[in-house]
Parts: sequence; structure tokens; C-alpha cells
Amino acid sequence: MGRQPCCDKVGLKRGPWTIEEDHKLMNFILNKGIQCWRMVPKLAGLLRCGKSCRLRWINYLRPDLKRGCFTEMEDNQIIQLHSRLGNRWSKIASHLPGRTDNEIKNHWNTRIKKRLKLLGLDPVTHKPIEQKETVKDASGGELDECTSLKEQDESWEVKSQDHDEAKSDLAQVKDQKLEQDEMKILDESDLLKNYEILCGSLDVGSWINQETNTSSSYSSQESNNISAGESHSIQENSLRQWVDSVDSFLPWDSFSHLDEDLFFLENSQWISEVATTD
DNA sequence: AACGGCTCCAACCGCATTATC
DNA sequence: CGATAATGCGGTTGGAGCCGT
Repeated sequence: MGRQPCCDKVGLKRGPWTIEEDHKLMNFILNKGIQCWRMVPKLAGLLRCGKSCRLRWINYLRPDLKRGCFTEMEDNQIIQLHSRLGNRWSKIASHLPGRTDNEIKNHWNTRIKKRLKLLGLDPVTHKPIEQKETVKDASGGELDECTSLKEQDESWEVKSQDHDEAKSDLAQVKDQKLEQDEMKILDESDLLKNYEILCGSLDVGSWINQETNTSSSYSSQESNNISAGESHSIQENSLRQWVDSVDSFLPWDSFSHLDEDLFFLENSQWISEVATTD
């Protein structure tokens, strides 16, 4: 006897989510929290399965998501992590604040993989592709793809020489710590940090401050001083107001201009991570 | 302008893992 | 401790949009 499907698919909606559905789901989660994904669609009045709701929340609606292009630093991080962890996208994502496993997976499959091939590296093993395959690539069907990518990846290629040298060192340095679960805790606080910056840049921090009477409601330092329940409650209230305040049709891409700020933040984070390992 | 091929990414599917009874 | 339910995860797909012809 096989497993039962996760949900009764009869009468359930599939495909892209509408803004109305997004609002329903977001409002429900911010009001009630997530107790049981299976019950979420029923209680939120959505004709979706719980799995779909979970995915939508995790990959798109979560307020702490960083959207927009991946920075080169992030690319490098992904490559490093992938060389160590393989296709364990969720593990990789846990080291990249604001990025989802799905997003990283897509990014890997659509961009990084090609770039590694272009650089003569096997995306699976991260080792140089054998000469035979390289020749084939150079003369075969993938030549066009490489050629078309060549221009846009030139800088990447040049930098990769330095990157390759640094790669082994960094890989060694990060070897042990990647396996440590404490990293998750650090990353979670980074998520909150990023979100705080996000709010600050959007000037929505002011109303958060008004609400919580603190300018660091989302900092890890502050959250250490309050119970998990209180923290959760404060976050929910603030997030709820944030969502309410954002225009329904405001595209999330509007946040992309913040990438630069977050890039610097992550640079320093990455460097400090490596430094603390030493 | 129309068409076809390609890219990218949101969403789905099914298996694995974890939690609960 | 086994059975079942719930959740998590990674592979895959569908389709919208882009681009070249």
C-alpha cells in the first residue's frame, strides 16, 4: 500500500499564484503563524495544497528574502559550498542569508554550471574536465553556447584564476565549520540583520521602531534579550504592518537596488567567517 | 510583425526524513 | 517499535519572456 497523497488534489488550484492568493496566505501566516501546513490552505481560504502554500511562502512571500541578481561573492560562496556539500541545496541556502534552496538550485543550473563548464571545470566534481571532453566541447555542439557566453563571462574568467588559487585554501579553511550546525544560528541572525537593513533602506524602520520602541528589534543582540515567543510576536506584528503598508502591486524586484548594500554586508560577513576560522 | 529557439524561474512531483501516535 | 502523517528536499517541468532571424 503506497503513501497517501499529501493532499486531496480534487478541486485544488495549481499553477502561478495570484496576488489575492498571496495576500490571503501572507495575512494568514502573519496572523496565525504556521502550525500545520496541511491546515493552512483550509483556514486561509485557499484552494491550494499545504505543500504548495509552504513552497510559496518559503520561496516567495517570506519577508526576509533577498531578491535580485546573485553577486559574484554569492556565486563564489555557492561554488565553494557546492564543492563541499554537493547538490544539498537547502544546506547551501542555509549559508546564504535571504536566498532559498530553489533559487540557488535554479541559479546553479542556469548560470554557474555553464560558467564552470566554460572554465573547463566539471560542475559535479569541480575538477578540470578531461582533455577529451574539453576538445569535444571546443569543437562540438556546446561551442556556440560557450562562445555566446564568452563575452559576458570574460571578467569572471579572469577573476577565476585568482579564485582557483584561493579556492583550495578557502575550501580547507571552511572544511570543518560547514558541518557545524551552529552556523545556522549565525545565519539566522544574519537574516534578521539583512531584514533590518532592508527596512532601514525603505524607511519602514521608523514605524517598526514606533511599534517596538527599539531600533534593534530584529538584531540578534536584542533578540537574545527577549524570549522566543516575544520575539516571534514582535516580528509578526511588525511584519504584518510592513505587509499592510506595502502597496499590493509593488513588485518585489523593487528591492533589488538594495543588493549592493547587502553585498557589502555579506562580503564582510564572509571575510569574518573565514577569519574566525583561523 | 511573426515565428521559432532559448533561457530562466516558479511551481510541481515524488521520494526521504522526521514527528507523532 | 512500527505505522502513519507531516514536512523537507532535490529533480524536473511548464510556460512566460527574451532574442535572433
